Amino acid sequence: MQRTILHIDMDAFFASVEQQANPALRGKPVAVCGAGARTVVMTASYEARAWGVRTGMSLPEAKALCPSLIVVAGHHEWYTETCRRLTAICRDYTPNVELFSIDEAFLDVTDSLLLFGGAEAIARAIKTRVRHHLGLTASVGIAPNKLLAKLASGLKKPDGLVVVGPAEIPPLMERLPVQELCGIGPSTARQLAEFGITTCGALGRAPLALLVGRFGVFGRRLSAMGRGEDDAPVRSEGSPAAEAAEAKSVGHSMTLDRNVWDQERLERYLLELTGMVGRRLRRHALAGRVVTVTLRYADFTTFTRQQRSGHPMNDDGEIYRAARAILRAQSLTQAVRLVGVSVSGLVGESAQESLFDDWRRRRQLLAALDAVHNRHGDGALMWGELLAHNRRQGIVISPAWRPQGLRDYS
DNA sequence: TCTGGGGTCCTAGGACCC
DNA sequence: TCTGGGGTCCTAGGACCC
Repeated sequence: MQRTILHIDMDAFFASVEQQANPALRGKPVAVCGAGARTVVMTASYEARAWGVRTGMSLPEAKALCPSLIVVAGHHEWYTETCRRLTAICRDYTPNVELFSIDEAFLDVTDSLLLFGGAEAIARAIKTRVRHHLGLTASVGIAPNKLLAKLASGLKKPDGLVVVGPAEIPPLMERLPVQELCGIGPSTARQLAEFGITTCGALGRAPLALLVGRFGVFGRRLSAMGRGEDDAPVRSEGSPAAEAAEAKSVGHSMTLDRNVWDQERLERYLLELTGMVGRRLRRHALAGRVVTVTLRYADFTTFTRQQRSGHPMNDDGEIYRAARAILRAQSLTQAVRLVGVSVSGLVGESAQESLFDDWRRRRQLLAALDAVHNRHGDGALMWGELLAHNRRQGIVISPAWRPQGLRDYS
């Protein structure tokens, strides 16, 4: 059965939302960035892109390219709200909506085509409503699968609408560079080039044995991708595919304003991070057995160390002690620029219940603290240790944030 | 005042067990 | 008078995505 998949991709999402909210920014080169001293460009407006400003650039680099650049610290809650409204619009056309990130969604409209007069009619209706109700533009791709729908939405940005029908697939793939496909990054592209494979056409025709020999199971997938084949389902909320894809880990990390070698200061950052992780775990009634600490040295060398506990944890204090033990076991060879903590090996929270009074009192304390955080936002409360040093990292926005499920920590 | 932060998946090698 | 073979779990690292 031939499917019809839409991929909706908001154009320069964060920057466009800022321009919509603040008319003084419209028509200007705008870069949305994070909070810290070493933040990077998260989204550049199309005016800024004309100057060469790109996602991931440091601010000095972006400013050098575009002296008139307006740098804006992002408003996480605006993007969240806009995403919710976009989702609601999409759900008017099918319940099969998968939010791929805060500004992208896949829709399986196979069963909605007759009702709404075809895929293009649905795409145009969504684009029109996004423009009128959100004041934003979206690019839409229509194709028989997610791989091609995502490819198609990127072909005519901004404000594009591209249909890839079955007959158009072979000519489209023939000359398409392999790295244009979602899932083929710089490393895979380089390795394919060593075999003389630079286009999807060549990839699709390459001997399967060659690809499997080099890439293992991924080789099979690469071969199919080269021919534009993809049978991944749209994972709408509540669908069997989505149920099978439960969260595997919850974590936070931060790049420090300045490199730090001092053990006590690093432990204070760990305290802050473990608090953020613990709150998010409890919010989703999860607990995990494995605590992982990530450290990045001044020269960008990055490594992780993990510790497994006998029981699942979501208490800030327990996670902190595990993370601190990991840190103390390291003999640092350089100053540190990034610290991260994540918890994996997740299970439902009830798995760690206990009848001890101490445990119950501790849960009550955490619940009370969580309630204050929920009402007043992250940062309303701090452990005395952090307060004493007056440190507070701003809430960071991330394009990978998802409005449902685990990543809902707004 | 070079280089963010949130994830997932895969693989290689070693430990351990029978 | 030397070195099995398989399976599983665990850890660390890397590729990739937005």
